[in-house]
Amino acid sequence: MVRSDIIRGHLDAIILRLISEKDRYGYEISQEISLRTNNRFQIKEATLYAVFQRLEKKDIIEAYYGDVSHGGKRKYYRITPLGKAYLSELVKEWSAVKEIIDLFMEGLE
Amino acid sequence: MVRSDIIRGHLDAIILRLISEKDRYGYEISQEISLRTNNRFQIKEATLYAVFQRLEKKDIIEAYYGDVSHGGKRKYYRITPLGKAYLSELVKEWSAVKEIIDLFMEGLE
DNA sequence: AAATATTACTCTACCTGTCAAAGTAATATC
DNA sequence: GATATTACTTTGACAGGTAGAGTAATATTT
Repeated sequence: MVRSDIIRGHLDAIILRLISEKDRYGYEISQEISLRTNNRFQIKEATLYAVFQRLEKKDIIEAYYGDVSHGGKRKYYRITPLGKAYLSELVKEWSAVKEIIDLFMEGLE
Repeated sequence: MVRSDIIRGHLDAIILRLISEKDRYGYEISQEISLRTNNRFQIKEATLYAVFQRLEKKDIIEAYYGDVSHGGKRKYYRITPLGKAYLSELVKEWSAVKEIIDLFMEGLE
């Protein structure tokens, strides 16, 4: 399991990517992250919902209520046009970050 | 300039790498980071000295005073054996983090 | 000689993202 | 009816990073 304070700052990107594929609800995103990373990373519930609040306030995602299925009512999120632009920035930023940190990790093992 | 809250969590690794090359003092590390990254990233003074304190308390680095040269007295840091082990962990962790985040950035631009 | 720039480190108060813990509520299964 | 699972919310705390202000010594400019 990768420590989450090292993923910190990249959660917006991860979550936005999943929402940009299709509208999703919180619990689903949490499961999807575990699945895709093979449990190498799991997002904490409290963290996930905090991200939603932050992104919604900034108009990067917007919410609507969906079905009540097998449990609590689902709250779906969709990405806004502003959110798409933001995600695209984050992708660029990630490749810049990789370059920079790699500079310092080179030659070590 | 890359936002620093996205580098957050990797500062230990960057600083330790530089100290592991040779003993260094704070101001030097700050200059070296700017130099190597071509000013794409600059560490803030307050942050740098906060990292020193944290790492010293954990026995990952240790300090000794050097010359007073062209200004304030220099405080040099050297990496301890524990620090070397820690750095080696951080390098492994970095490659794990890259894999995970890349999973979610794939196919986007 | 005085003023300014540069080198070099320290401390405090604050901000932000993450998260443990506890809670609410509905459906499915035993 | 009890338990498990799905699903979301809120509160309070913590840790890392940072602006800003301060201290102090040497070098350069005026």
